[in-house]
Amino acid sequence: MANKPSIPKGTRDFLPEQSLKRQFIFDTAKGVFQLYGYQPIETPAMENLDTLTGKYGEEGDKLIYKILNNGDFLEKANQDDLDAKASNKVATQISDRALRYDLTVPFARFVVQNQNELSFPFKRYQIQPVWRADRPQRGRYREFYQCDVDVIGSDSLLNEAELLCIVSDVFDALGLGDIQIRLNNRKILSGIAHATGLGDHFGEMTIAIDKSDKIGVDGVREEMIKRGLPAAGVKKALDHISRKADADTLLRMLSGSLTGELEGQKGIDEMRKTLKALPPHVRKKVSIDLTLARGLNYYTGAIIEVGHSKFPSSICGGGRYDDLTGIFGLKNMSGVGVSFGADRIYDLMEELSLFPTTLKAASDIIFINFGETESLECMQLAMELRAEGYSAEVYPDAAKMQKQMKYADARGFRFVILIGSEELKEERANVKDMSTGDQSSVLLSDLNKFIFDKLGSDD
RNA sequence: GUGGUUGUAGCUCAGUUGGUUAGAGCGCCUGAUUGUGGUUCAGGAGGUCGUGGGUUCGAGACCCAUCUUCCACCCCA
Repeated sequence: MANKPSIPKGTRDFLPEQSLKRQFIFDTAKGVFQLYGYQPIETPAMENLDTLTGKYGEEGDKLIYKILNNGDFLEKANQDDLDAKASNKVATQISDRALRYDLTVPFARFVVQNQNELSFPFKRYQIQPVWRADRPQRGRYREFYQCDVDVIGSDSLLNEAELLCIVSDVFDALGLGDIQIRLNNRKILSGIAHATGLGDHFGEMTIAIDKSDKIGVDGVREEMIKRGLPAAGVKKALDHISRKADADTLLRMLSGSLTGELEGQKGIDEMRKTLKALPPHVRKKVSIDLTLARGLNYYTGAIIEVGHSKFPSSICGGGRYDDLTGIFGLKNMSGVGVSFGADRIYDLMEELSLFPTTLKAASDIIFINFGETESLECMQLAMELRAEGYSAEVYPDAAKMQKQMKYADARGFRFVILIGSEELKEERANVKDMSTGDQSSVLLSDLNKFIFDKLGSDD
């Protein structure tokens, strides 16, 4: 009965130290988002199931966590489906709600629902957990935080450029300056598909192409042939995609070979304009990658993915979606956004020891408890120190000195203040600096000043 | 979802072809030091070997199931 407690697969507890580091990531991202004028919103952990289904492709839908209805839910299930053990059909009959799978689709729903309260273009950021019924692996969790920034209600490519700047700034601020931002455009991929006679197989083509960094061009070719794409088209498409050149010449070559492909040309133009709007220090982190496809099937224009050489999977990704709100009844609302994977960024930063060391020792002062009379006085003094902005606390029990000192050491307090009956009588305090071991006798009336001098001079 | 992998003390891990009482380091607790941490020394506590079945005279080791971990596929942050 009294089994060891546990948490579901792919979820984690966070200890104080980890929690502080995670908050450091959130705060850093938030700071940058706000500098660019984005506003925070929040949406519920659960959405109506039909809000989410059909937005992430067939594979994505399978990963949505469905919430079992309350009450006598089997009553409402179709008996034939139950008898046939048709899980998929029954699932929609016994579940009306689901945990959100990402922040983009709920955001689209949010925009449609609250359109009268918002001014467009609407720029928002959102930092909340999402859930996916994936098989957990390194850097892959069932509950994880996304930090999303999106702007909706503007076609301008300045938005793409701005988001790339934000990506660059956030990672710089986190100490992860050496990222690679890969950029592609769905319209270009679509143009290639049409120009090579693969127009009917666009989805399959992109899925195969997306794997090229793992299985190579030959692997992609095999994959495409295996999926039944015409060999001639496959060859032509791969010729396009495997071209290597700097951005300008690459786009010029593409443009030359996609003559007559309106959509493809539009994609090329978008890419040019986006790159042109980037400041040099951001521009140099961005490279065109025609093999970048991304499965999320709502993307229609730019696709962005951020990687780091020390991490196997992407740590940030996004793109433009022209008609996500259309599904919810609001037309002509183009949006573009990126999502930072906070948990992957955490893992990466931990591996590279990039967290500031100051995050650990957050506490300044602890008073040793010598008994009731002394501790009451200490409570008063701690209050005064807090008013000065120092974190201060009184050990709650009159435990053995050694135990209290060990606690102070483990928690990482900078100062331990000892006020026993002797000190109290003389209105003095023994202040021990734990970093040096030095101990000084200070008049109680000078205590605030003493701490100020110490912390001021050391910091 | 498919295939594989892992699980022994709080942590990191030993544990020979199944054989008596399952070990180490670190951490923790106590004392040396009844008002002083981080160092040192001495002692101590802590494990139904992930869980549930099975094979066997005998299982931490073998088999099955299940959960967990990590990996590949799939997909993605």
